[in-house]
Amino acid sequence: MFFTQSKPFKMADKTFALIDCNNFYASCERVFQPRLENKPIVILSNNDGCVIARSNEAKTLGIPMGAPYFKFKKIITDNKVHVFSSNYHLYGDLSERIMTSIRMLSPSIEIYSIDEAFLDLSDFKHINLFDYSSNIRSKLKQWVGVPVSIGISKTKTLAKAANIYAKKNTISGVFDMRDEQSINRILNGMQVEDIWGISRKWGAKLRCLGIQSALDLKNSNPKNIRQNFSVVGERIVRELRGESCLGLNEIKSKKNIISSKSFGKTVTEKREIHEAIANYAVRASQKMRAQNSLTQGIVVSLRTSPFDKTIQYYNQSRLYNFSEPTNNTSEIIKFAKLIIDEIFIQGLKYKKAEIMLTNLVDENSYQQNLFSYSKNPKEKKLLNTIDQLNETLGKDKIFYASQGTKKTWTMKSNKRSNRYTTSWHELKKIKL
DNA sequence: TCTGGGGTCCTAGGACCC
DNA sequence: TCTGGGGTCCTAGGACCC
Repeated sequence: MFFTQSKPFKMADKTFALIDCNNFYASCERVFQPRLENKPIVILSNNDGCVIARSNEAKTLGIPMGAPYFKFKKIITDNKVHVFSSNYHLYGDLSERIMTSIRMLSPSIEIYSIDEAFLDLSDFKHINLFDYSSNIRSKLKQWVGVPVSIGISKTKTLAKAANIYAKKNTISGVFDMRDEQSINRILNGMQVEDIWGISRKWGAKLRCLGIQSALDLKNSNPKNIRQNFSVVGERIVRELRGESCLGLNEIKSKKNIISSKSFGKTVTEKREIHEAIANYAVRASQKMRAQNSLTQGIVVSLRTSPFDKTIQYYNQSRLYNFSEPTNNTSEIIKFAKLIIDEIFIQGLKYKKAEIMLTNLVDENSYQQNLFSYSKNPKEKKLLNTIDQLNETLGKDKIFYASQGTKKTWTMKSNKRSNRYTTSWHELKKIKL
């Protein structure tokens, strides 16, 4: 729609801001443990496998993103780095508080990820956007306790770049990059891989074409870029030139929902994998019902460890399409287990299983097929009741028999902090 | 010993139709 | 009997993101 030949009228200039939490997971830990201010912190992935978030102090020590924990254990202990297992209950809850707060302060917001939100400020050009953003920033710090940076510019891609600059090079934490001069100056000092949408791989390819900096990319010919990098690449160039190609997506419901976890140990028994996939199916189904969707199909996959060179790598998945979209957990579990029966090979050491609910549709407006039958109304009531009980009484208070009770395959999480804001038993205690 | 989980979008190619 | 060309839809796989 943005690439039509003729343009009957010029599109109005847009203005976007990107709010990005600084070292989000590390900052969440600090909210409840202020003594960790200015101390190095790392947060580990599920199973305490690798480093997925670092405080600035930890970055300075040279601990890279995604580094396997065991390989950096020495640097971590030598420098007294504080180590945490992922605590998604805490991060998710603080994220919700941040997004709710932003919504109170600004009308058009797109929640882009757990720690980022875009604002459309096109109608706010008459006010001082630096002051406007600085106010949002200080309110978020005061209300939730998490520091953020804010970048402002003419397109989402430029706002991203402005945000990176704000984070690294300003004390205010806010940077307004709307005039052509500052756009060129900042892009000139930026590596092409630091642009949103340009990976390492694409960066290397661009460098072969003589494009090194973000400014080089801005000044390149969009049509040539399209030949090597498809419409996605062309769109990036146009966005860098200030032509807004990506709008704000205010309401987003997920089109796919995945539950996928590595096991805490290698698993060889089919019974254990059935149990695990049933648990993942329950989790994914809950998420699906929470956004009022039905799923049209499931993809289940099972794999061994890709890192174990002593065994043959095995990775299989199968799609099953339901005859009628469903949100019924027991039906989903049933077919997930049947797929496992198909792809399970006796004798292999499995490391990970996954279920994806795919092609989700809205439960109130989906295409019924010719032979649709009306669903038993009791079924919906039962599912809602289970969801509500588990939400108020705690996770898995009511569970399906196939989820099992031993959960020998479950993941490791030895260094998790308390779920301060979502569990009554883990509230912060204060000595008076 | 130990290497995350959850998403979106685009393209190529096959199946199928007229 | 001969067999073209144009089109849509679907899926798998590959790219990217946080």
